[in-house]
Amino acid sequence: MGRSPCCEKAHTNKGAWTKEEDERLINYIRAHGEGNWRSLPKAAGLLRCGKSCRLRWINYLRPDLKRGNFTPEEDEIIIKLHSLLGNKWSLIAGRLPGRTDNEIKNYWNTHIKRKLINSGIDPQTHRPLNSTAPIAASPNTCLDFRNSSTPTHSNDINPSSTNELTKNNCIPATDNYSSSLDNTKCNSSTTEESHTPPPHKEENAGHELDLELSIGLLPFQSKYTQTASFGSSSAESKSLHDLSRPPTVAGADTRPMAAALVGQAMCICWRLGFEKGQLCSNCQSCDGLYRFC
DNA sequence: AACTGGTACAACCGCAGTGCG
DNA sequence: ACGCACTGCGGTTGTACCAGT
Repeated sequence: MGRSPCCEKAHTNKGAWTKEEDERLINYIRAHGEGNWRSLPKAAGLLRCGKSCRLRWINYLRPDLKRGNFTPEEDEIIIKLHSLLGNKWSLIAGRLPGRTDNEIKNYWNTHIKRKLINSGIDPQTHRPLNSTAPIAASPNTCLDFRNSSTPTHSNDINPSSTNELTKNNCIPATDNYSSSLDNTKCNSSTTEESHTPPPHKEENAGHELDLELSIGLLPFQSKYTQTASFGSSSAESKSLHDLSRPPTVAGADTRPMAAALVGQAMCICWRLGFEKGQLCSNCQSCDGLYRFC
């Protein structure tokens, strides 16, 4: 189709940002706010591509960024979320205030991945290496929040596992969600067709993980409780928002999984079995009465 | 001190999704 | 319906830094 380049490459700087460039960018965004990344460099007097400015701001200059090492709690959250979401770094980052998707991605690739491999866990499937069977709960892996009898992946689907989930305050494998939800056509066709592939696609034939469906339950609940956002992109917001329909479509009576969920707080961090100190601010702010966020 | 291999992380690239005219 | 501009995401690359020899 021949798209114009995002910037005049001949007249843009590349590579590491200088302190002066950082200051210019910060000052400009302080004065004018985020957005309009394409025109921002020129307006701010930067010889940079708009994308580069955006990345620099988001990943490095944003004032709310948390610098420093990841805590063990953050490690755990990342592993758990990755087991659910796969390489959806932006979604994972959305659950870790002050952390960026890029940071988490790097951290995953340099630290956690190796840690899991050393522990004999496949970082992609979150299963024991050289094994196709689900593993028992392990205190050091993402799987510890699941009951050992609960299937860890789609090819272990056990529709009756909902009760286990209820019992343990654990979120089931998201592919379980999706299979049950897909079966009832609870969602618009767009999510079926346009969402990104599941993290473990090759072994999920027939049981595609529908990420948006699985997490979409959260805002679906949230509509009746509080305003909440999950994820950062407008696309996500929109697709998730589409799910914020009354349960007439998502009829709880026709969806055992959803029915089980309706009776519970829906925040994913709570459902993951996190302790109070690990809960997100929305959960923590309600003093035990977990809300949907 | 110099070299080398490994690691960490910032930055880039290409593509997909979305909105608008 | 279509094409384009813009934005955001995920994968990859480049490079600075560090530890070991």
